[in-house]
Amino acid sequence: MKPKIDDVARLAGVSPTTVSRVLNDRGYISNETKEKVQDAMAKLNYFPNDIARSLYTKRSNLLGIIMPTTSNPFFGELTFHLESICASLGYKVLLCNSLNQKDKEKKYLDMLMRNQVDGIIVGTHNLGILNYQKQNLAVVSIDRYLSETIPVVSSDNYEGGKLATELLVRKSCEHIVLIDGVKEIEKSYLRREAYIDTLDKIGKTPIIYEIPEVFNVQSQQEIIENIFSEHPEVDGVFATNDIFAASFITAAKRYGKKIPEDIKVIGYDGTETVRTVLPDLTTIRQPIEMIAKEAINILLKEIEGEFTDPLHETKLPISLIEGSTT
Amino acid sequence: MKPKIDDVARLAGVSPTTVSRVLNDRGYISNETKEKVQDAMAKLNYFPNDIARSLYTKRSNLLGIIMPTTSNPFFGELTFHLESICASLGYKVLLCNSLNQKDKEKKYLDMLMRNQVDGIIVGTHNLGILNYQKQNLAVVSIDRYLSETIPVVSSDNYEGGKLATELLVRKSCEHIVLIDGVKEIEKSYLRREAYIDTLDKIGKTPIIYEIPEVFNVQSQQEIIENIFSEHPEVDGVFATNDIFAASFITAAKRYGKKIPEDIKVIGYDGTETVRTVLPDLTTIRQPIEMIAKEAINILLKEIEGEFTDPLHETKLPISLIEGSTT
DNA sequence: CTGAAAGCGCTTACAG
DNA sequence: CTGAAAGCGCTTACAG
Repeated sequence: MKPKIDDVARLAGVSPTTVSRVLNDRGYISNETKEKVQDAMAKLNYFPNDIARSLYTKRSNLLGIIMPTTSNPFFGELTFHLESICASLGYKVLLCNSLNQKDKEKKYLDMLMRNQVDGIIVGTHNLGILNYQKQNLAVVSIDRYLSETIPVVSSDNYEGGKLATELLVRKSCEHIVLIDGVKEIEKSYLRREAYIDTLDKIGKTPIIYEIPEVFNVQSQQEIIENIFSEHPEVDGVFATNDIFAASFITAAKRYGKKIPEDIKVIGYDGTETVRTVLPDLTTIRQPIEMIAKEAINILLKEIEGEFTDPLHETKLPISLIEGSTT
Repeated sequence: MKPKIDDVARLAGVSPTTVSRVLNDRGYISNETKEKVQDAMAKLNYFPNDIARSLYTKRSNLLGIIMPTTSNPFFGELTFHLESICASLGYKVLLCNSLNQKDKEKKYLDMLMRNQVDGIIVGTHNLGILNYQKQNLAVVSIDRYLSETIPVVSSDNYEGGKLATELLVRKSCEHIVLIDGVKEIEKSYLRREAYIDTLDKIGKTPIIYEIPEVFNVQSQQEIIENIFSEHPEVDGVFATNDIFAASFITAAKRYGKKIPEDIKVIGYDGTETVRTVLPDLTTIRQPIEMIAKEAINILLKEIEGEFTDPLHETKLPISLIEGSTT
């Protein structure tokens, strides 16, 4: 059916070896034979079979990307940048949306192993899973501490949390609430830590609301509404992502609160999407493209075996974008 | 390095054939040998090599997904659903972000062919490219007419455009502007057609603004600002996606226009993200998950060779979500 | 119920 | 400058 290297060889009147040579531009071949082969390939509309190739070379040029979900703008944009950079470097991307579910992550991981990926980029937050089978598999994590041997690329979460909280303090907020994801074991929740530390320094008590999953709009709303009954005095909100911030603003409006007059709100992430759809939102912008670049950079070094520091952690700079919600 | 089937066979004291049998649960094997083999696999932490497998079976179980960019919430969510469904069916996804650039699409297409994908899902809009090499490759398109032989899955764009325009008319808008993407050759711009037809019916003249690329925020803003100088009488806007709608609302605020009092605005798509971040926006919601399901459904039929109607076109129902911008 | 052999479509030493 | 042969890690008729 599909033409293979033998078909090309026969048509060009050379050996399969020679065809392979012109395919890979390897060893010496006369221009004459080269042209004959190329003509034959064009005539047959020949495509080399990368599967056969990687079986021999043991290099798939395949990278796995495990994200919670590309539905979320942060991960959607991150995935876009990761894939684009991979493509420009000749790597192909196997996409996995784990929804942060442990069983799915495990399945995906198995799948990626079976498919002989050269490396994996993880943006998901389950722990321990990676360890037991990390048999010389190159892995890089984005924003999550997964294990001692996996390098982490993130933006400066502590600094971001500090900037956000300090802004609210500077704007004279007296009762600053943090809306965060659920605190997991072993994870360094730096944004939250910075919030706590900053309030501590001026003798204020943290008020923290945890939202179980970014991806369930219902429960998100309910928890946020609790803020108004439990802490009606709230006049400042730091949400650790823009989606939480937007949800809070929606709820606040329903409760007749004016933003920023009654309550000041700052989010986190600063994705293109949210900055276009809700340009008023004050937020801490993460350098998403830079994070993607750095993650791939490190992963490729691991793949090439150049990487030696397993405790490596990269912190990229964030920036404050002031809108009109503060 | 990595254990292979021979290693498992040796440790279990059987032939590679037998190992393959328990791997694929195929043919008769005694429970005893089965257990021996499974023990050996566990002991060696063996993962079958899917690359070798698909070289023989000529089935990669790989699907290509070509989208403009997962940064855009519509395509981000679509990609999430597509990939999730694929995973649940045992298919793996090779992700491609083409940014609608012809050269990139061509490269991605070549890559997918070389990787022996079983099929391709296309959400990108370049034409003609697919034809010349569509040698029995299963393809399904989402929302774009690509060629006569490629089935299209979309929501009911004409009905959506009609609903949107009629709503504005019903709300007594006199000067309704359409903000749309650039009109391409050969493409049936049904949302636009519905807008034109609906205005026609009541004797109004269409006013259309075209925005070259969804993905360039700068030029988007400039073109939208032109509306206010060229058509200051505008009191209704139908944007063919929510991002355009949001951009217009931002610009309108800057020009001191009140939404919906001065100008009513309706968008299109109704993604989870935009409905969370900007819940006030009136929009036409596309059934994204259903689109994904149907596309995969059709693609799998093509792959199985069951598909016979190349002119196939699926139109899924849309729904109007009224917020407070109309 | 189990195994030896051939083959999937490539690539790469090794000869010449 | 070019080719024959072996092998990448599997699977599958075909025997037994």
